[in-house]
Amino acid sequence: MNIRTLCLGILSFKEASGYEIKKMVEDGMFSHFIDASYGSIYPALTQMLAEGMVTVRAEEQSGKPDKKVYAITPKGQLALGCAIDVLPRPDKFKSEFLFQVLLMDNLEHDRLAEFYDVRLGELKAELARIRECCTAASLHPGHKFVNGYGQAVIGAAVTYLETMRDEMLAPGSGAHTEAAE
Amino acid sequence: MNIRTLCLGILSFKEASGYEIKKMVEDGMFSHFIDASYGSIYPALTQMLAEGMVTVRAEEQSGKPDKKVYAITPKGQLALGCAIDVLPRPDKFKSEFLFQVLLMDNLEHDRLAEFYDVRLGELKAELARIRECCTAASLHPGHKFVNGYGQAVIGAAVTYLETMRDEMLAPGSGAHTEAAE
DNA sequence: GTGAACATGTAACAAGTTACATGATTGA
DNA sequence: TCAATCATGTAACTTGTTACATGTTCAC
Repeated sequence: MNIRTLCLGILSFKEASGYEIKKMVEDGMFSHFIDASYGSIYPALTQMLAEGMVTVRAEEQSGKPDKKVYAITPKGQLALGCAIDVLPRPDKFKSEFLFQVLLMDNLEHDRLAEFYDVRLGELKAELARIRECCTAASLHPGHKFVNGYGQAVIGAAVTYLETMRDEMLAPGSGAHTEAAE
Repeated sequence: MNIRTLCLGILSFKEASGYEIKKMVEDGMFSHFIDASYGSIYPALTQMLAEGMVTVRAEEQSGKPDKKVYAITPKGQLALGCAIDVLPRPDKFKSEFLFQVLLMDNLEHDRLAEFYDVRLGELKAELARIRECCTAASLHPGHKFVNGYGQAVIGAAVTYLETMRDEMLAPGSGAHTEAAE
């Protein structure tokens, strides 16, 4: 799925500016399974405007620069429908953290502990954020499902990291501790 | 983390050919959190050979073309150590499936059901595969941890999809069923 | 005899990110 | 006054993927 489809999907819920789309992807409902930068959103919007997939409306704001609010058109709805109607590619998960844990023999114990706790903190923060989203996330079944999915999966990760913490970070479990034996 | 580091990391466990590295990334211990294609592995290996990070040994094979078995050098170990010693970037998860569920109003019920069950099947298969890995996965704490992480997270996803299946796929829960009311 | 698995490699291409450019307002 | 937030946009750059090129053996 490309950025164009992502923008159309978001606009199908609610008209928004490029800036707002980025914000939604960054800290909203979409944050835990989608990514997009300004450098991809703005060109996509401009392009789709030329193709009649979306319309713009300049919204004046005191002080701040004008906001360009985009809305999806029937043509855009159609394109969205087509893009959505194909079997999704398998989910993709990438983790440098897990790679580093795998290679823990090459890492000092304290360093591993640091990375471990940073990661655990990130996961907890992410869990807290999507839990908040949920409160606001209305009754829409799609929203509820996606939110619940995030909570289930990230919750499982947090639980796992917490239960394994002692075992993994106990002195004597990794390399660089040969002296202890 | 780039492909070079990935190759070094794998070679730090065991010497291997480019083809074998790909296989490990594809169906081994690494499969659920890393990706790499031949088009990135082979050039990385060639490059690192020129830089003295790895060595090669041509292994003759009856029939099949010679296998080029790479092994990590002390210089490569050092480079790996440095690459590993930086705070990992946050994990990244991408899901077209969740995006489609979010947009379920734009999708026919049967289509959603199809995607749902395909995804559930993929997750179950993945879970089964990493469970098998575990059996062989020795006692190395890093391996055990990563394998357990995968099982915890994917297991949670499977459980979630299974418990939500009826609710999500029941007729009358989505769009395109307005006629039923 | 046809396709899959083994095995290596390259070049064109896709897609999106980073960094830059600009500029006002607001809060610390 | 310095950083952050709001706001849009472009161009160079990274990174890796896809598709192609080549060739053998084994199983169905």
